[in-house]
Amino acid sequence: MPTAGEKEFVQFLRDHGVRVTPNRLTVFRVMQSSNEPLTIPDLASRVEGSGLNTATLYRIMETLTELQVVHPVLQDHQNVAYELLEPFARHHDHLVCRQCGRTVNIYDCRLEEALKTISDDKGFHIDFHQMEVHGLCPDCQKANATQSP
Amino acid sequence: MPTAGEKEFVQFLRDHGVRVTPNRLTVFRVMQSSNEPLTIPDLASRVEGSGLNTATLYRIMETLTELQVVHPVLQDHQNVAYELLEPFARHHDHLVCRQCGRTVNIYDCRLEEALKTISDDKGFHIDFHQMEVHGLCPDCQKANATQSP
DNA sequence: TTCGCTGCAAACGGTTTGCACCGCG
DNA sequence: CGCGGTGCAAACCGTTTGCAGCGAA
Repeated sequence: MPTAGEKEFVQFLRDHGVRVTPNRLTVFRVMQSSNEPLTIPDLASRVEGSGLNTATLYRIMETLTELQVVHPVLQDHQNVAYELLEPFARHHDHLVCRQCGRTVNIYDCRLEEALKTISDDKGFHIDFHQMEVHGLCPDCQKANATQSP
Repeated sequence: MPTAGEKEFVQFLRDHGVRVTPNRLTVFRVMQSSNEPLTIPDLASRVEGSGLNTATLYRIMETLTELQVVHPVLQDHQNVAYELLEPFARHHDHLVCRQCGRTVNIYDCRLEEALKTISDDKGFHIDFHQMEVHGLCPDCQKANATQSP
């Protein structure tokens, strides 16, 4: 199933009684064109020239979070970054490397299956989940092996 | 397996060339006595009277994060809170009920197993993971079934 | 025409930093 | 003793807020 696009976003805003403005469309486009979470400074640098004010950016992200169009995630152990949620982006989990700090997305249904098995046993009804795996990525493992054998 | 205590913490610090100080022990005790993540203000209020300065608290949490004794998690979509990691606390995931709002800890090794399989495929070395499942707990499901059959 | 949205700039407060003193190893 | 750790207070800067003008519906 493809993810919802700008057209659906516009409709979504209208359905929720939120006005469709150029600024909100700009932010949505930037979010959708990125395949990694973006911080406020990230967003600010990518909308330069559009005249979008920082204060407005904060307000837009707050609105989109309340509407559950995006959700905040912790980046580099200290910065908050935003990521699109379903149906505007495909669900995935994160692998965060403790050394290079990069985040790799995992699209793996086996995790969902395991989760479903467990939740069935416990009688939980799952809406959605969010997972972050911390560790060492293949590249950094190689780098370490070369430097200190 | 029981979790490591203060004795192991002291040894851990020594092994990593980090000095054992009263402040660090105080923070560790507070963290271990809490069964939920604590923010800096949370910690500050719980160490009042010990003379522990806020700036020092920030520095201690930074150190403990680097040592992976604790890790930061996002709370209420905006505040950073800290949680003890293994072996100083038993690993668990969270189920947050959308109705009653309660958080239930999940201790289930099958999830770990699934995760290990996936990470092996990707060549990722896992340190730890953190998961938050949102859904409906058994109690609320029953309550709903009774109220609106 | 209305009222939500935005730009601007000042205010705010959580976090960081410099420095001298303390005390663990 | 040496140097890492700490308290203190000022500086910093990301974030919030008040307000007037704009523009989506």
